[in-house]
Amino acid sequence: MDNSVKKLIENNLRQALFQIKKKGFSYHRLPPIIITQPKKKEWGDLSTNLPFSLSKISGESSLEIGRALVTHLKGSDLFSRVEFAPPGFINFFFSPSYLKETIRKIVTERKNFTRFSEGKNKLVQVEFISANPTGPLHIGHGRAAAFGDSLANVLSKVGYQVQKEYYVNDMGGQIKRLAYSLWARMQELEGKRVSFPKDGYRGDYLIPIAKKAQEELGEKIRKIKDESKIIPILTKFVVKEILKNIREDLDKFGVKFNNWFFESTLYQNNELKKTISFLKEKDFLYEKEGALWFKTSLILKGKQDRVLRRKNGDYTYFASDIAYHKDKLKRGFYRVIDIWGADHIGYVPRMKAAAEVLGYPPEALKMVIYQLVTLKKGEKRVSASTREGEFITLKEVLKEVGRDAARFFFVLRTADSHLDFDLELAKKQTPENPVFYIQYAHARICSILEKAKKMGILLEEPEKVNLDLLTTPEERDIMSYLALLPDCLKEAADSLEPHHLAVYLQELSSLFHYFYTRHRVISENKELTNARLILIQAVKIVIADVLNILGISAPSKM
RNA sequence: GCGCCUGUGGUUCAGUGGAUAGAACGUCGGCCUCCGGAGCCGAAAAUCGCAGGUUCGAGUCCUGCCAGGCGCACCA
Repeated sequence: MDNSVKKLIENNLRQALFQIKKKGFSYHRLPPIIITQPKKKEWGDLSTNLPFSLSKISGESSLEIGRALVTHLKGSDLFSRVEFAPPGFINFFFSPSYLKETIRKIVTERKNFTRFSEGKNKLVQVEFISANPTGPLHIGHGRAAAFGDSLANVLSKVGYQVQKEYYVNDMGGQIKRLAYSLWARMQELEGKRVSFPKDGYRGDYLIPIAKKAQEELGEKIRKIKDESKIIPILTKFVVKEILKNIREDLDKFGVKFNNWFFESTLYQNNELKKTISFLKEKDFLYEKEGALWFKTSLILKGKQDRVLRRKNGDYTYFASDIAYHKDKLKRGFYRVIDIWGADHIGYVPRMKAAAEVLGYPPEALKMVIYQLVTLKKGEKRVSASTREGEFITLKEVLKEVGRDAARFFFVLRTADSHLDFDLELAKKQTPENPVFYIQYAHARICSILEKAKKMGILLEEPEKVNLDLLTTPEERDIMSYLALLPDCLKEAADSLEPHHLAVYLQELSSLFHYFYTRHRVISENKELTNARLILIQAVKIVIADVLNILGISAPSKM
C-alpha cells in the first residue's frame, strides 16, 4: 500500500530544504517538487530539477542550492548515490536494499503493491458510453468503453469507491423515430409497402428485432387500431431489445456497470419537474415564445440561453441532463467524471454552467472528452454514424481482433488523440500487436516457473532468498522500473490518463525479454536460481496486475 | 465566421518547462546444441506543421498563420 517512491524522495527533499533554510538559504515559498525519470541511465533512476525551480524563486544560484541540497540528502537508505548534476539537477540512484525491498514487497503484497489508501471512503462516479439505445455499439463506443472501464479500475486502485454508470436516454425524439422505424420494418415483414420514416434508423439490426416484436407482440398490436397507441408499446420493446444487445457486447468486451440509469425515471418520479422548480426558485428560468429558457448567459458570457421545455411541451435533453446531474450530486459523490465523445464538446460549458447553479463545487464535476474514432479502409477514411446504418460495430471489431487486442489498442493512446482505426491492419495485426508482446512475456515467465516446478525447485519465501545476487545491469533495470509502478498508477489516476499504464507495460516487457535473452533463470547455481525466480515472479505479478486493470487477460500459455 | 482537439522518422504513436527527442510497425543486416524465436541485437530514417514571443532553458507555455478532426438546435 502507498508504495510511491517519488513520495519518499519528496519527503527527503523537504527535509533537506528545511536544513538548508536554517543555513541561510532564503525562499518564501516552495515550488512544486517535480521528480521524473531521466532520459539516460547515467542520470540515475529518478531526477529532480528542484535547484532550478528554487533558484527562480529565491534568486540564489542553482549551483549553490544544488550542492547544499545534496550534502543534506546523504544518509538515506533509499539511495546508494545522490548526485548534483550542474547546473541544476539532482539525480537519485536507488540503493540495492531498496530494490530488494521492492521485489519482496511485490511478491508478498501482490496486487496490493499498486494500491493506495488516499481515496478511502470517497465515492467517485465514472459515467461512460451512455450511447442512446437506438442501435448497436460501434467502434467509437469501444474506445469509450475501454477508456472508462480502465479509468474506473485505476481510480479504485488509488482507493476510491468507484461506481460505473451508464445513462440511458430512453426518451425524446430519437427514441420516437426508432419506434416508428421498427413499426415500418414490422409492416414490411407483413408485405406491406410503407414509406420509411424520414430520419429513421435504416440499419439492418432492426429487422431481427421487428421479427421478434411480431412474434411476441403481433397479436396484441393487431387489435389496436390507433397507431399512436402502438408506438409506446413498440418503444418499450425496442429499447429493451437494443439494450440487451448492448449489454451482450459489453459483456464480451469485459465491461460491467454498477448502475444503469434511465432518463425516463426522472419523469416517473417527478425529479425533472422538481429540478425545474429548483431552477425557477434560483431565478434562472424565463418563458419566451412559448418555450421555457435557462439563463445560460448569466454564467457564460457571450453565450445564448438554452431551451429546457419546447413550445410543444416536451422537455429537451438538456433539461433531463440537468435533473440527472442533480440526482448524481444528491448521491454524495466526491467527484463525478463524465466521459463524452468529442461530438459533445460544445455541450460542456453549458452543463458546467448548470452544475454551478445546482451547487456542484467546481472540481466535483469533470468532463473527459475523447476524440472520435475514424475508420481507415485502405486510403479512405469513414466516420461512424449510427443513423445511416454504415458503421463498424463493436461486435465486429471484437470478432476480428479479439477483446484483448481491441482493449489495448483503444487504451494505448491518449483520449486527446484522433484515433485512426485501420481495420485492415488490425485484422492482420495479430502477430505484431503490442498486446501479444506483453502477454508473451507473461506466458514466458509462467513457462519458466512451471519448468522450475517440474524440476522440483520450490519457490522460496522472498525473505529466505539472497536477493543480493541480482547484480547484473539487466536485473537492476527491471527492479528499478518495477519500483516506479505505483507512481505510474498514481499519475494515471491523477491525470485521468490510463494510457500511461499501457506504455509502462510495453517498457517492462521489453526489459524482461532483454534480460531473458542474456541470462538463464534456472541454472546450476541454486541460490542465484532462487533469486531470479523471485525477480521474474515480481515481473509476472506486475504484468498480470496491470493487464487486469486494463481489462486484458494475462494467459499463462499462448 | 466562432469554440475545442490534433499536427513529432516512411506509418502509428510516447514524451511532467530541463540534460544528446524515444518506441513500435515497415525497410536493410545479423542471432536458435540450451528456461517459449510471438523473442533478441545492429543500421538507415526527425529542421517536433510554419513564423514570431516568454524563459538561463520550449516538442511542451503565449500570439498569429497553415492543414486535418469535432462541434456551434426548441437533436441526443
